[in-house]
Amino acid sequence: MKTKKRITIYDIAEKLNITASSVSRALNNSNHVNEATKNLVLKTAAELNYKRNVLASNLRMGKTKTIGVVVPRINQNFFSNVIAGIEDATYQKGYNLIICQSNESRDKEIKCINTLMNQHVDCIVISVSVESDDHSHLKNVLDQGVQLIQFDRVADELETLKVINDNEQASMEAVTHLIEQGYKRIALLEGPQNLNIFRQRKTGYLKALKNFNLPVISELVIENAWTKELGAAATRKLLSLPEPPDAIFASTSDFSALGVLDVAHAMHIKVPSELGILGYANEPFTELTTPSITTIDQFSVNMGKTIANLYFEEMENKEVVVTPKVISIKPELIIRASTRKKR
Amino acid sequence: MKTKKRITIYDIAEKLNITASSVSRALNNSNHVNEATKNLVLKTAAELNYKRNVLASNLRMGKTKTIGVVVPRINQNFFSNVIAGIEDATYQKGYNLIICQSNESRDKEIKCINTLMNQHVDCIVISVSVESDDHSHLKNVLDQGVQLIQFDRVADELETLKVINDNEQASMEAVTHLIEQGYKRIALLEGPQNLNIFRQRKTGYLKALKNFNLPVISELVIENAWTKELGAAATRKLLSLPEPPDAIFASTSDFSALGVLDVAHAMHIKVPSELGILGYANEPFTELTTPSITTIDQFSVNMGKTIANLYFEEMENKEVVVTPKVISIKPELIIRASTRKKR
DNA sequence: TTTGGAATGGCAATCGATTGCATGAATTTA
DNA sequence: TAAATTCATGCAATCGATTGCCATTCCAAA
Repeated sequence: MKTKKRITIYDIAEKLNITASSVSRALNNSNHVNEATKNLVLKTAAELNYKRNVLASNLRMGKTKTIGVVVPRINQNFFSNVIAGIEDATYQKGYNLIICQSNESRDKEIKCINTLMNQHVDCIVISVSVESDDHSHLKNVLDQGVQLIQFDRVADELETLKVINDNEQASMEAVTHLIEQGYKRIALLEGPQNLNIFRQRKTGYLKALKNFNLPVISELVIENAWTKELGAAATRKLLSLPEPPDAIFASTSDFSALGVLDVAHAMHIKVPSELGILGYANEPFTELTTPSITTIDQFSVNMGKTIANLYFEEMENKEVVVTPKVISIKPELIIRASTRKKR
Repeated sequence: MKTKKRITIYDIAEKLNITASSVSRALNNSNHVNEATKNLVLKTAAELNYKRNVLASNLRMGKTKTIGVVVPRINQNFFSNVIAGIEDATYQKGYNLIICQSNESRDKEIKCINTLMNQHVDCIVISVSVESDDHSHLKNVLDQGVQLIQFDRVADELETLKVINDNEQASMEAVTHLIEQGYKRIALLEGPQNLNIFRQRKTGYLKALKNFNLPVISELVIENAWTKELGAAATRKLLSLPEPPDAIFASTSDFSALGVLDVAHAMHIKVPSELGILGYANEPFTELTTPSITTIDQFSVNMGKTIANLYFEEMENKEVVVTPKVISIKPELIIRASTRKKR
C-alpha cells in the first residue's frame, strides 16, 4: 500500500509562493483574488492533480452535500425505484446518498436516524416503518435544523416537506373501476391503519362505495392483510363466507394480491369472471401472472426525482420560510386481465 | 431553525475542569486515563447528550467507516438484494454505505469512483458496468491504498478481493439438466463477452454439450441477447431456422428468458414440451409466469453479507499480506415448469 | 499633493477530535 | 532516603480548508 501523500492547498501555495488563503479563494472562485493568480492556481492544481479534501471542508463548513435515505427495505421494488430516482437527480448536483433500511422496525429506524445525524447529512429522506407510531425521533431531526423530507408513508402531524401519492383518489378510482366492471361485493384487504397511506386507501374504498350507493359490508373488510401470506389467509376466509365477495381489492400491495390469486387458483375459482383481483404498486410481476393483475402505478422513479428536486428548490430559497410543502403525485390505474369482467 | 450548539469534548472538559485530551482518551477507552475520571467523563457525556463529531474525527483519523458501493442499477433485483445484504452486515459494525449507480456507463462509473475516493471511503465495492473494458480507474483505487472488493461482474486481471458466483458450474448444471430432460438442440443466448460472467456461462454451456458428446451448433449461439427485447428478437430468429432449437438457455438473465417466453406464447409454441426455457438470476417473477421459469439462484442477499464480512476480516488482519482472496458462491439450479419435459 | 477607495493577499483563528511528548505526582525498588 | 517506575494529565501540534480582519499597493478623484 503505497499511499502517496495527497496534494493539499498548502502544496499549491508553496509552489506558487503565496498563502493557502489565496489558493482557497482561487479554488472557490472568490472575487478576492486576482484573475491572474486564480488562473495560475487552477492550472497548478490541475497539474498536481489536487483534490479537495472534503473531510476538512465538511468540518469547516458544517455541511456535507450528503443526503440520508431511510426506507423499510432497500430491496423492495417501490423503494429501490425511488432510491434510483433520488440517486439520479442528486448525483447531478454532486450530492451523495447514504442509504439505510429500517427493516420495518422502529428501533432500527431510530438508530438509522441517529447515524445519519451523526454523519451530518444535509437532509434526511424517509418513508417511515410500519412500527413507527411515535415520531419524536423525526421531530429531533427538525429541531437540529436538518432538512427532513417524508415520502409515501408520512407522519401527517409533522410539518415537513412531503412527497406522496394521492392514495385516496387512486383507491377510489380502483374501486370505481371494479364497480363499473359489474362487481357488487367488493372486499378490501387493508394494511396497518397506523400508516396513513392505508387509511387513505380505505377512505377511497368507502367513498367509491358510497358514490354508487353500495353498502359497506364489514365482514368484507379484512384488517392487516399486507403480505402475500396474510393476503392468502384473508382470501381463504373471505371465500368461505356464506356470501363470498366477487372482487378483492388488495389495497396493501401487489404481494397480497398475489396471495389472493394463489388461493383463487387453488380453489379453482375463475379470475376475473368469478373473482376480480386488484393490487397496488405495479410490481413488475403483476403483468406476468395469469391472469395479469390490475394494479396502481405510483411512478416510483419519478417520485425519487421529485424528492431530490424538492430538496434543491428548498435549498435555493432557504431564507424564505415557506409553509410546509406537500407534493402529491397522482397514481395511475393500470387495468389488466384480473378485473376485466366485461368484454 | 434553532440549531442549538452541539456539545463538544471541550464543553465536557470545561465542566469537569480537565482538558479535552483527557476527555478524548476517556471516550476512546484509552488506558491513559484514571478509571474514576473516565467514568466521570462518560457520565457527563451522557448527561449533556454528547455526540462525537464524526466529521472532525474522520479528518483527524483519515478514515470514515464508510463503504462505497457501485452497481450498474440500484433498482435491479439482484443488485438491490446484494446491497440489502451489505447494509445488513455493515450496519451492525457501525459502518455507512454510500450507493452509486453506473447505469452501465463507463463514464459514470469513473465519476462514481472519483466521488467515492473524494469522500475517503474505506472500501469500494463494485460490480463493473458492461461498458467498462479498461479498468485503470479501479487500479487507481488500489494505488491510493483503498480496499477494493469486486463482486459478480469482476475484472479478472485486477488482484483484488472478489466475491463471485461459480457461473461456469451453474451454467453447466443448467445445460446438463436440459439434456437430461431430453432436449437435443439447445440454443444459448449469450451476453456481452467482455464481461467474464458471460464468458464463464458460455464455457459451462460448451462443457455440458461436450460431456454428452453433443455438437456445438454455431447458429444456435446468439450473441448479445441480454435484455427482454434482445431475447425476444433472438428467439424469433432461432425459431424461424430450418432446424429450430428445442430449448433455449437465456444465460444472460431472466429478463431475456421472459422475452423468449413471450415469443413462444405469441407463436403458439408449447413450453416445455416443444421448447424448454431456462433463465438466470431467479428474479421473483420467474415463479409467477406460466409456465414458471427454471432458473439459477445466486443467493444475492447472502452475497452481500459475504462481501461485508470479507471486508471486516481483511481489516482485522491487515498486517498479514494475503494473496488476493476470491470467494466463490455456488449458485443453485431452481427447476420449474419451463423445462420439465419428462414427467 | 493629498485623500479615499478598490483590489489583493497575508495572518491567524476556527471547525472538533486525536495523540506524541513532557510534566509532575505517586508508588515501588534498591 | 534516593533512584527508578508507573500513572494521570496537560500542552500543543495536527488533520486541510475556510474566512474575518488587517495591511499593503495602486489608481483616481479632489
